[in-house]
Amino acid sequence: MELRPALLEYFPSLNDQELLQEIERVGNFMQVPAETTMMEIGGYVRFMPLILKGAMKVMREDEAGNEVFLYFIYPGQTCAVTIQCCLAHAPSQIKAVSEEDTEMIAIPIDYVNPWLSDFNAWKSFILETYSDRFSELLHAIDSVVFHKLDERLLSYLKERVKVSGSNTVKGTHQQIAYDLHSSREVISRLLKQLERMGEIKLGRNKIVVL
DNA sequence: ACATTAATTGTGT
DNA sequence: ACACAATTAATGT
Repeated sequence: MELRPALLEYFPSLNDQELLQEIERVGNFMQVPAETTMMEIGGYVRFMPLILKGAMKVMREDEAGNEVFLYFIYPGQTCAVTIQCCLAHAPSQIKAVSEEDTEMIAIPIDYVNPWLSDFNAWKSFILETYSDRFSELLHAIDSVVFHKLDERLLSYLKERVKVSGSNTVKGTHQQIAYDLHSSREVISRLLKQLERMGEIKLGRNKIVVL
């Protein structure tokens, strides 16, 4: 079939003749226009997508319907959450929408599991997908923590200003870092950001809160 | 006043 | 996180 060139281009790690044959045998080539919801929270996944073109946007949704962006899935990738759903036989906890016109090969989930033991290339591919997504999620957590620290720092400064009666906090970045259980570099950078925002004025051994 | 040094802060990787 | 540059305060001469 003419799927094979596209597969090899974007999924070089799946280069195993038998596996490719199987993918061509059971996979369905799909084209979806942009803004198509492929998966809803609570829904059961019927297939695992191998993205060939375009991109999928993966997000979470809270009870109020507010959407939080998690990450994109690009050509050459598949959805780690789908793997999770397949293996655990659980409903989806995320929502996925095509960001652009997207082409993919849909693998019915019944094949995902057996292939793990049948094809080493498939197993490596799944593990790699997991690993990649995991680091990406760690990064996301980092930025969230970072943002919270930013708010914590400002209220910390305001608190100290309140206590001191003046508008100036005395001390080094290192000491503040220690108080907030962070590192000096992070505090320095956050303070610099706050200065740019006009919240504070930086000096040596002192911070003026505005 | 100037040079030297230590401490603090800034920045790239 | 680490390494290093840049800046600033402190000290001695």
